[in-house]
Amino acid sequence: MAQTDTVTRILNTAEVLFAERGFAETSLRNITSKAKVNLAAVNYHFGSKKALIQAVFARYLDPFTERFHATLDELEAHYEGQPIPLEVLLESMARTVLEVPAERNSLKVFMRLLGLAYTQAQGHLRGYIQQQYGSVFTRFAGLVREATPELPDSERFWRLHFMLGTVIFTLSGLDALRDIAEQDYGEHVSVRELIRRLRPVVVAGMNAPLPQDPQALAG
Amino acid sequence: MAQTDTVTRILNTAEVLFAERGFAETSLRNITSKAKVNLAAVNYHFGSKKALIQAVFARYLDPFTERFHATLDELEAHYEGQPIPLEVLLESMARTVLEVPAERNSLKVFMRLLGLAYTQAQGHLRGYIQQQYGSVFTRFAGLVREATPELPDSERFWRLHFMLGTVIFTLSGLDALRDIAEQDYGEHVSVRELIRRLRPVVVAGMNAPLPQDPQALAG
DNA sequence: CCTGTTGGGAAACGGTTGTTTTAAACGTGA
DNA sequence: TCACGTTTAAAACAACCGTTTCCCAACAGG
Repeated sequence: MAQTDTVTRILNTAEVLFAERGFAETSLRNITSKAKVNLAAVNYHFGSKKALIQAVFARYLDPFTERFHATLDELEAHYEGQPIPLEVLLESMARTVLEVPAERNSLKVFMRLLGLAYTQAQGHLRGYIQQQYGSVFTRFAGLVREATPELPDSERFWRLHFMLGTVIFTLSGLDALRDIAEQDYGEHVSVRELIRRLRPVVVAGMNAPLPQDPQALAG
Repeated sequence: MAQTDTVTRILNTAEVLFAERGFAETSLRNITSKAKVNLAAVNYHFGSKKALIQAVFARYLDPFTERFHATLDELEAHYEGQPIPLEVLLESMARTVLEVPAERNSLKVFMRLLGLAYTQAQGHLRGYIQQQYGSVFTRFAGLVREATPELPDSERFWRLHFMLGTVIFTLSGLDALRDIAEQDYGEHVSVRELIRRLRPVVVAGMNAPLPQDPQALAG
């Protein structure tokens, strides 16, 4: 009981502080004092601050990838080789993203961490995530390809990242946006409400007409 | 010649390093050594690191807001009170965004800084930008409102931020994405090429059908 | 020539960072 | 009981941080 308690208390505190302030702005002394564990415990259990950061991500991404693979297995079995509709794919991904963090913490923290991983320099993180969890994305992209045969490969690649940007950016900067929305419209939006709003926009973006004049502006 | 030289050399170096690594990860010693100026010069000319960061943003945003206001003036004069089409508004904004940084540095740096301003904690930055440059966005949002009278106010607010997220996220994480795209498809995309691809996606997202089932998932 | 201002150069300031070390406790299983 | 892994406490480490201070060079107007 002692071991897991200290380790998970470090992880629980670290992920919140990281999400709030970023990695560089959060010191190990911040974490350990708020978690009420010894300063040396971090280096004892994780080895370094860098490893702590990766452990925080692993605790979210490991269950996510596992569950998402299982979901895709079910979908592929159900559709028996026929292309899975785009809406079904996007819906499944959204559901999995919503399920996993709900078991422990808020979705907001997870999204904020994802946004930080993209934005914050922290070169090691991008490499770690891409190498560790790139396979799920590749598999998902392959299924999206079957669902949208009319899209050129490169166009689909970019649109997927456009939509990824929409979701991560919105949900990771959610607090700031929520403040503005609240003072402008007095309405308080929940994460699920936001996802409901996101869905038609994402689908429409993926199904948008191809860009015109391919060569006039190229270069 | 001596004063301006030191000041602009600090600004030029700082904006590049900030964009590459973020604010907290970039020390004044990094900046001054690479800019080949004295360490004390930053505090002498700008007062503090915080003020330096704001000065970096001001150098981009001041010309942008000025030019964008002028562009909107022209549009309003040309359309004589009639609503300006959404495509024209988006196109004008894109053109202004493209013009301003081209005079000095790459668009990539500008977008990366914008993304950082959103993401990075640095509480003072969001407040500074919103207070200093919020009026242009408000004016733009008002024109978009006239162009999309069928959208509820809150829906339009969120969709504008969705699209903002798409653009900022894509263009600020451009280097990482470009690497992946290059190794996957061997094609090297330019910023203008990306904007050409972004346009139909953004327009389709703004014109997406309204979300269904408004109350079933609310809360 | 003197004086006051301005900018640059170098060093030092106090403080915080991640990490390591030492030591002493604690609980658990052999 | 002994040994082991875990945890805490406290201290120190070297490195780096933003900021400040002191001093000199350049140059201005009197």
